[in-house]
Amino acid sequence: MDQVGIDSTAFRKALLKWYRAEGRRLPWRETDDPYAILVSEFMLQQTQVVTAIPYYHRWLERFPTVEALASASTHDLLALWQGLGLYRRAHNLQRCARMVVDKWGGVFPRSVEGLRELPGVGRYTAGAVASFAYNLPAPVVDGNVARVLSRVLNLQEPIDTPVGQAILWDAAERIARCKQPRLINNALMDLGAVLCKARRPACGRCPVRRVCRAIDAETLPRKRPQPPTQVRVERYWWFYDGARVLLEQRQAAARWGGLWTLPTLDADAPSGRETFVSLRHHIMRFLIDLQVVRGDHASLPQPPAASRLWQPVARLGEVPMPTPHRRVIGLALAAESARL
DNA sequence: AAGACGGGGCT
DNA sequence: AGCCCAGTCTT
Repeated sequence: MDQVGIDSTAFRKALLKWYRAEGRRLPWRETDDPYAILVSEFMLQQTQVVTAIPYYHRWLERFPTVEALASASTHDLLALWQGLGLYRRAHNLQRCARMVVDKWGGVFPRSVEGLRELPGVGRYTAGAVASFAYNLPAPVVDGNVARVLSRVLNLQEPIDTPVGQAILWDAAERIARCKQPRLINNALMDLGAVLCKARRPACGRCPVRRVCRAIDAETLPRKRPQPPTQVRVERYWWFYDGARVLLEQRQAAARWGGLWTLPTLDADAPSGRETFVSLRHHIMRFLIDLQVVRGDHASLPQPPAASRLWQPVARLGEVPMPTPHRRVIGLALAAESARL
């Protein structure tokens, strides 16, 4: 029994036995290439495994090496990330590639401290690359591991606080301090994903049930109360000349940075026009009411501003766009057809 | 400590 | 209709 409150040796032994028999086979576990691992970890930030898998394959086919990614265009980058969300990840991933190429001659740092220098690489991602690519004894605490450890420890402290996080990272560090950190970290995540799930955990089949201190597993982990969802209205222009749609590129630092959307309609300006089509979608804790107002394309300056583009409807697929805008454009085109 | 950043899967 | 998910960075 160590400071974690559990017997780490027994925990690891039972966990690994289970993992060897029932662990998941995932594409990024077939490699020890730090670049491929890094790609997978960026995609998996706040993103479910099943969602990331097709993106991972497409990405490595298009950008098989760190050099290929470093020299890619922003357009190609975003075209491949389109639909995954949290687009800053794509920009940061390329900044990582450029840093590795320019600063370290194409060779990834071999330590957690070095990996942490990369943009968009926090404690979790650095630990993931270090353990998965190099088998270094670095801890990882993601949503799965946090859930598993909070239950094993019967942790009553909320996990989304500095105190809760410190306890989890301490525990993960002790557990990962062993001969097989790569396997242990993968096994911890798989236990969370396969058995120790958020709802209806399969405690009866759990390999570490004799070590686990959870009294009521399903009530863990505890979290601080979340603020309620806020409704927010956003309005955009619909300019359509019968064959082309006017798009606007988002500022790099803004939401959807670098992607193309319908032109924004200044929320303060009372247009007095009625909504042509609308769509509701969630972004984090906001419910966005996306309203589209039909404008007169003949009144627009020619040519359009540099950040704007008349895109042929038949080639909308070539332009990286956030999913809600792609959807609402479909609605608007249908509405145009209905007007005839 | 809180806010910003997306989208899709699951119950 | 909520809640959750292989998080990170800025303020």
